[in-house]
Amino acid sequence: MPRQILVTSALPYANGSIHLGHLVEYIQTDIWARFQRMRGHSCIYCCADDTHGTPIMLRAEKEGITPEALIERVWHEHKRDFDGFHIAFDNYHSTHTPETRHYADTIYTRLRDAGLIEVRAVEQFFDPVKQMFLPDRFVKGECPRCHARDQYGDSCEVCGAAYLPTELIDPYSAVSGAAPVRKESDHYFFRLSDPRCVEFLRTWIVPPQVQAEAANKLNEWLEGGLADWDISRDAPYFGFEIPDAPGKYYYVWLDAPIGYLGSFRNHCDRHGLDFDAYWKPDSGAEVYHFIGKDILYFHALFWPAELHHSGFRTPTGVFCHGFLTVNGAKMSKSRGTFITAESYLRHLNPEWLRYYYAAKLNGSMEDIDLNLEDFAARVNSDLVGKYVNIASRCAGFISKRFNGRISGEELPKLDPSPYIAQQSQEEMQRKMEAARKTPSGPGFIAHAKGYIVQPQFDETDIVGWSQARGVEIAQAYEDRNFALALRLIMELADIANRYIAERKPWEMARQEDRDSELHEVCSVALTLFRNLTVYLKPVLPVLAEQVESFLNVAPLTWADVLSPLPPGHAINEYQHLMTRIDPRKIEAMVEENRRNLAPAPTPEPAPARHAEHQQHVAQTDEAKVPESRHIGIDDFTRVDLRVARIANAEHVEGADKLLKLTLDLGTETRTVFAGIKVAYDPASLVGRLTVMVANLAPRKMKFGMSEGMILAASDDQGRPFLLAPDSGARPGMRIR
RNA sequence: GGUGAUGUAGCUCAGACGGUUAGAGCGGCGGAUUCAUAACCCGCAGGUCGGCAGUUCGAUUCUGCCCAUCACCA
Repeated sequence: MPRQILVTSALPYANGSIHLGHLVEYIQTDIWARFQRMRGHSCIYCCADDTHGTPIMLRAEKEGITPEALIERVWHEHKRDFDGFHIAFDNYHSTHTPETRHYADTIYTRLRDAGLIEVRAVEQFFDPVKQMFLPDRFVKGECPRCHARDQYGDSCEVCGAAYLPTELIDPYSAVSGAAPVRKESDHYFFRLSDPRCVEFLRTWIVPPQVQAEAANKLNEWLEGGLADWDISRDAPYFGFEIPDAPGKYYYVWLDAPIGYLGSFRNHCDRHGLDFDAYWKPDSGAEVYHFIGKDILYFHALFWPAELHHSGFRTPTGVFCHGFLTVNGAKMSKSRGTFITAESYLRHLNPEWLRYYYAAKLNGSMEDIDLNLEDFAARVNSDLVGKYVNIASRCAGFISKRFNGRISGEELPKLDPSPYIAQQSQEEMQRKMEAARKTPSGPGFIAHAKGYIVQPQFDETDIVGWSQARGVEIAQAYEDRNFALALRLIMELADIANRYIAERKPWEMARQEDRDSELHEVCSVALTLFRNLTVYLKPVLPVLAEQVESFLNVAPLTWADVLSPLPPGHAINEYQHLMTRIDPRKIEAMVEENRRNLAPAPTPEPAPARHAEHQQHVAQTDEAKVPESRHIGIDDFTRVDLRVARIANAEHVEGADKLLKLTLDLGTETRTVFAGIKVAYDPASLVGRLTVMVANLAPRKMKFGMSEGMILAASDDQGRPFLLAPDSGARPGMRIR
């Protein structure tokens, strides 16, 4: 019976680019989802951009655009990157949507009615200039323990001390620089410490809902005592206002996981699916969240407790993975190993990375390392040297000698044992037993329930042997032990290559009377190649499509290995399926990332904690960056230059250099103070077109807020010469 | 600081519920081959399984301590 599965990956924050660290999770989830679909199950993969919170609000303000415009732009960037890596979401949505608001309100209201929401006064730092409460990460000051300067409000990066923002010495706002004042305000708390929550979680945080190693960690937190969770933030805040609490907004971390519901609901509405069938408490559907170990707390404590007490089912499983290191160290901008998805795609094939990550992922919470040398060696050897090579070395005979048709005879049974290297079948068996003993997730439970049918295969036949391995490979995929799956698959590729070497088809080709033998060998080898393609398809979907076209077969599913290619089946001309990685391309990519460092003249306030998901970059990196004569195109495109029409220009009372300009950008108008009074008469400027920096952070000047800057050349005396676009340009046009 | 995880050949990783000569792939070296975008096949070398101590007839596998790396501390 097909399973009904819903999977999610953590929501990337709409405040930064997707990089190779993020991709571990999306690739892992995508492989698992594709595997399930190939098995004939329904597996819906939903995700969304996480769009709320102070960092988004401030960044939009800094860029001079609305938060809505910012998250819209970032959504497209994220989607483009995911598409580039063949992440096959069924829905990629946003948390800033009516669906997410609906479920946030539903969950909040039900928790409130259950008596699990409590209002408490909280004293917090308040920025008197910006008129806003400051998140911990937006307060800086001197560490109370080691007295390091400019440390964040929650912990010291020098000595590692954790403290409250109010403990900082000489605190200042990272937003305005002003000294913050203490101010009290009502906050809404989810009462996680309520016995109902604690009792529920005690029974919930055990395998198979979470991995055994995660259960240890969670228990540690649980036994340490759970604190209530502050789920509200005061205006100004970009998010959803709490229905019965004007001026209070849901904390971004409340609506982030709810975004899973929102995205899925949106998918259901568009495809006529029944949302409740998946999310009602007694649902028979399976729900899995793939997450990084940094957000385990949210997904395995807050989230199930919220769901359970608001009338929803809880996840079938939370699958936690580790972080990515590159060449054994944290990703680093100065080493060029902070590699964005977009930059990777400019240089390298996404399936190479999918394969390498898969070869490292084993379903545990351990970190995985992207060793760039090993990456090239592994991909070149496994995929090009072993796997693709099988097709490459047989296809020529089939097309030249047999008119592109495989053998018309039924394939004979062939003893595989001569080709199974030293590794005896018993040893293989032992490995399988060991794999079975590893702490298995829900997939294993599903397996025990009989979802996975295990047909018996004839292992004394080489094709049957490849089918039999498919059972073990499927189990490995199910358990998210992709590393084991790929080891088994490559073992099979080795056997196919040894088989060809042993039978020596090239010798047969020289002898007149051995045509049928030659035909048989190539047909067997191509059948094995077809099976390998089935097994690799979750990891290499695009390559598999090329193979389907080469072999002239319908899209491959897992069940296809059960039947050989039909006798006499016609295949197409072989075209090389994958090229080797040229290490110079990797070097070029790293070099580009090294050079494209943002100069970061003004240190930006660090994003709030949740926004750091997967952004584990070596600290103190930027400071060491050598100045470069060149900037990358990325640096340039960060500057949003626009054509602007000077709608009005006037003198400023009391200013001896400034003119106050009103600039028309087509969709909006801006006020800009420009130091051009010495050269221009206001009246002569009105109606002119010029060029402005549209995303310059607004700056408070003596005479008012300046929301951008216009461009001008200047001579030795500082006399300005305003730039103007060619005739025909219209206000708002982007300059690049 | 507390807690947890990890530490196995040059590299990336398996594995051992304690027990004969500790494994693979890659890399290196030698050979064979030429069907294959030099891939593939055969063979060789390479590790006192992080360190110290304990339990045991016996530990790399269990226990304790130490060192290193990583993470978490709401």
